[in-house]
Amino acid sequence: MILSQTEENYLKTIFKLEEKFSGSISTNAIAEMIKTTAASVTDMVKRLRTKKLVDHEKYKGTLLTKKGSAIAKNLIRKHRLWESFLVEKLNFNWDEVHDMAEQLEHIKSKILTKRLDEFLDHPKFDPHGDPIPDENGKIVYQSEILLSELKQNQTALITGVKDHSSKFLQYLETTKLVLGAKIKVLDVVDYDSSLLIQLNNKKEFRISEKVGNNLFVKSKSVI
Amino acid sequence: MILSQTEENYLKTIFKLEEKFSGSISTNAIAEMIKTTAASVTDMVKRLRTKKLVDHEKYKGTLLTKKGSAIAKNLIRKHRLWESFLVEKLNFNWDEVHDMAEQLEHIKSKILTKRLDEFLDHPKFDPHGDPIPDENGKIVYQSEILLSELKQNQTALITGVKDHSSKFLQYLETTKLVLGAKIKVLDVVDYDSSLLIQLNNKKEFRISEKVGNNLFVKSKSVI
DNA sequence: AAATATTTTTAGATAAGTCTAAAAATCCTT
DNA sequence: AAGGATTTTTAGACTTATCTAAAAATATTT
Ligand SMILES: [Mn+2]
Ligand SMILES: [Mn+2]
Ligand SMILES: [Mn+2]
Ligand SMILES: [Mn+2]
Repeated sequence: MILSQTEENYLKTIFKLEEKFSGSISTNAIAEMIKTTAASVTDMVKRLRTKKLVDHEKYKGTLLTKKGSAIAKNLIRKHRLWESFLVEKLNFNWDEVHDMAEQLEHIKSKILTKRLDEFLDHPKFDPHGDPIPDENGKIVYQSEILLSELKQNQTALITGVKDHSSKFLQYLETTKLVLGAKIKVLDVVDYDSSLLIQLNNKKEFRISEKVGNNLFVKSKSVI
Repeated sequence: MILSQTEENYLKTIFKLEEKFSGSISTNAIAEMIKTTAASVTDMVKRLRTKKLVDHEKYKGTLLTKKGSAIAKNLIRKHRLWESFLVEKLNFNWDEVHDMAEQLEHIKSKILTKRLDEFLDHPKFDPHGDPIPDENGKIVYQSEILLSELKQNQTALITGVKDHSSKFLQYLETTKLVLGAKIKVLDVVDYDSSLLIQLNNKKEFRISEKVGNNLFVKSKSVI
């Protein structure tokens, strides 16, 4: 089946909403994420239903079928492989690659995806710490704890970001709070929930509650 | 200016026709190359004219403007850089890469093209021997002689192909008539214009007039 | 210079994807 | 359980890109 880029983007969006919420996805949620109107979503969801890519009953919300879900996962696989390529091979920063990957994910060639994966040595995570689905669509989710959930004296590694905005990624870049960095929580300030942390056993500095709420970490003992 | 893939493909097609023929390009020639109807071409050419990408007068044919030509050359640059990437880095054969490049050439990111070019060490020719336009759109054409134009006892290197079809490239692959191979014409058969050649000072074999007419060579003395 | 053939354009239809405005269904509050 | 608010769908319009069939212009024969 040949799908348009638009159809593919809808499938990916619905998949991400299913990951985030459980149960069927509202027309409005899709419209908001894809930045279009509810009317357009209703139209598209109907088309995807006739192609057996989603289940949808009037006024009851939308869910991907097995087939739709498989396509969505393959798109996410391609997106994250291309992001890895851009960072690992073309020396881009992690905050520069999303928009390019958004285009590259639509390149249709099974063998190209396979060769790219080999070229990159079968990476398991993309530059933002997100898991790359395998050829069969299997996704190994990290047990994700927010940095803000850590208690005093706990140590952890940064494994991912919740907020993918360039602004946030650039903040992380300048403060060296990058993927794989080691963090120890020295103090939690009761008043504003800000944290005093130590980075890679060296520099100590404070981060706001907002930053702590948007960084995923893996408690060191789990590694 | 944001162009659709369709608009980009028209510009590229018109450019290639201008390279091949001189003077303005007929509606039918475009229609045939792009595999659509003359009516569709008329519509599109009108749209490209309002965008100042082509000059077109009713019944008088079409020519790219400076702007249209620059866009076309950048597309060809991207196409050939991606083909080089696929062959040099992902280990594809030269006969497998065209369709993928046909998609990849539409990825919109100036910096990505630049980084790709650096990653590949600024290649001057693609895997089929075609010149890669530089960032400014400059194309260095090879002085192209067809293998069939060589006389008895002349020696030459294979520099490119005229027929880009998979069938032909696969024929070349099996007969080892690849880019850079050295050829000596041992005999030209009057009756059917077939050639007896020697490949890389070793194997001798016969090739048909058709094959000779579709292989570009550089006479060894010119190198 | 007519007649004929070919090329090109126009006219009108169709499909994908989008929009606004209005109608219909569902959800929430009292 | 009714009334109002919100969500979702429908209706109708618009754009891009395509097609077929017919009309118009140009080119080629005779
Ligand atoms: Mn991304
Ligand atoms: Mn996308
Ligand atoms: Mn090609
Ligand atoms: Mn193309």
